[in-house]
Amino acid sequence: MAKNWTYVPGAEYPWQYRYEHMAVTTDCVIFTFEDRQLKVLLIRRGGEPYKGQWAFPGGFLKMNENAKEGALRELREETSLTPSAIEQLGVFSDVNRDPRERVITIAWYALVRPSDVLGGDDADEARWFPVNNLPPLAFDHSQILNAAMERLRRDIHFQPVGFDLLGEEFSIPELQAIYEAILGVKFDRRNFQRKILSSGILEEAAPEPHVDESCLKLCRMPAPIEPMPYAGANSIVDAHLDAAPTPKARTFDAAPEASIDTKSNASPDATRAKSRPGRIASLFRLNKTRYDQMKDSGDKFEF
Amino acid sequence: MAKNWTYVPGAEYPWQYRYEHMAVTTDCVIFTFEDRQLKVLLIRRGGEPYKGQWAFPGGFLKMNENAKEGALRELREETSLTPSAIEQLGVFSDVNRDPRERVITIAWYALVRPSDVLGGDDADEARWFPVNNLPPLAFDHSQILNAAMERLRRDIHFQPVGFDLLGEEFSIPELQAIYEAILGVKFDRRNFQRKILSSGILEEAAPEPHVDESCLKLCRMPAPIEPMPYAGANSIVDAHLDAAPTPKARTFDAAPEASIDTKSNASPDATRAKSRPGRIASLFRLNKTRYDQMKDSGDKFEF
DNA sequence: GCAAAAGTGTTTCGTTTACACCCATGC
DNA sequence: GCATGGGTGTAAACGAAACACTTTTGC
Repeated sequence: MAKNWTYVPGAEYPWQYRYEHMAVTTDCVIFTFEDRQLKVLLIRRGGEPYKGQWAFPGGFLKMNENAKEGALRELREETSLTPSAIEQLGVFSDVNRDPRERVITIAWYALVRPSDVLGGDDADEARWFPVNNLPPLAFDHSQILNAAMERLRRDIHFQPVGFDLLGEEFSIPELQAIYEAILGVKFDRRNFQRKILSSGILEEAAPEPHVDESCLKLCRMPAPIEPMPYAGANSIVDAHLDAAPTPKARTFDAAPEASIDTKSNASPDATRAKSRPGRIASLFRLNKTRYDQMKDSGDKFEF
Repeated sequence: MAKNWTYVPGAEYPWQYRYEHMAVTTDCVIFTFEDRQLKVLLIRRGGEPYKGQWAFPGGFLKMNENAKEGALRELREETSLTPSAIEQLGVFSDVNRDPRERVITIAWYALVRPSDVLGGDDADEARWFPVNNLPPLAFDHSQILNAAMERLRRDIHFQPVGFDLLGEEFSIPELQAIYEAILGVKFDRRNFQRKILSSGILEEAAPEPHVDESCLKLCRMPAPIEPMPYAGANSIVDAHLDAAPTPKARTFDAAPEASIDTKSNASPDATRAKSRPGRIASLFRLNKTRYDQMKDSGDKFEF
């Protein structure tokens, strides 16, 4: 069998093939939940094409790594993030999706806690954006985002997904806010609590009465959120255009003060920041045993 | 920006790149349901590597087609099949999964009716195999099959999936047999019937009493099936090795007479072939309107 | 007649849904 | 006190699971 490729050291184009080859990249859609909003991580492109526009972190896949390794490497290089788990979204392979050459991309998605701070070398150009208020995205990345949102809405029925978005300790109303934001519906507070407690996935965080005032202040629930609008391809862009007609506008957040600088240490209690008077919610933590059990059993975990 | 590739017409290796490029293929896992068994379509490889072994239909992705178009083209070329819908399974990208060069593959899966006959030029080398009695597969294709089986078991909860595996008209007990085979469980006949009828997805096929004996004979239910064993990577291969220790053995079917030749016209009533005495089951057909409605609503469709 | 398979109906049980009531907190 | 938010309980409604009875067919 004839060899289909050769390597010519020193040549300007040393990698030579009998048949045309395409390039392969990875892209990561990273979600977090902060300030009562679902947010995604974007980086500003430093080079052509789409220079200056926002895109998902990613890059070319190397020969000595599989797709998952490549996605995690690029993510770490560009944002210093290393999620505990990423899942494959799928391949996006439209013929003209990249003006340079034929490039297909393998998209991944992950959920991280807001306390996972960004601090990479390129961190100046990495920022969290609320999913319903995004700048225009490079390449076909708004299509990728739509796939990620759809996937998230589907996975939430089967996997205890909300916990990856929260800190170590959290209250049930906080968890409920995540489910409501992702699914765009409202649940009965009492039924939600009973259901999640009976599932056995939570354990009390502070059963002993060692409470002090400063700790309690951090545990309030944020104000009720309005359900997230459906994130269709156009509605996302439209929402941005309505809110910020000029691409130069820097106010990507619905609430300006919620816009965080990448370099600032995100508070682990960011999701609880905006308290209102009311009874203090009890704190829980994940029952890891039960969590793993549910993850690989494939049982429903629905609300 | 410097160009990263060049084309040298007439050269032995005309496609030349500044950076190393990998090859991209597509593979299709095609399921059908016949003789009370879930089956997959395999083709025997005519060239190296893995010459003579069985593999999923597929091949190299071309520059002027996206991944879905490429998968459908290869499938048509190799098996003459053109499923109405295929879905992306995911990318398999292990560094050494192909001995020739670095190759990643985009896997797809689809469900077809047993009446969709194979008749391509290479059809001699295409055959249906029961999923629990497979020959050794080339490349990492047993890993791909496992992903497809898992996906099928998951999708069946959300999509009215069984209908793609049946002919135009079918009885409810037939449909039940598919669900039981895929999920590996038994349902109460009466509850299954009530549930599926109340969903509105079926309409009566022969409401008028224009019945003649020859037609009725075709409408019997096959014998009860034993649940499909869990198709873990090893259990599949083991099942084959137990049943056919030598790779040359041709009896891949548990029931020898169920083994069909590719060239023989598969009967549309193959799933009803093995009748037992009993009352004749009523025939139904799909309510297309309701079917489309359920497909894109994402509602559950569970049994 | 008998066994096997299918159609129809009913009873029971558990889960979900929709509330009512009380407690804790900040202003 | 009062508005806001959280914790607990309960009754009604719905759907799922279990099971009885009858009909139709081949042998």
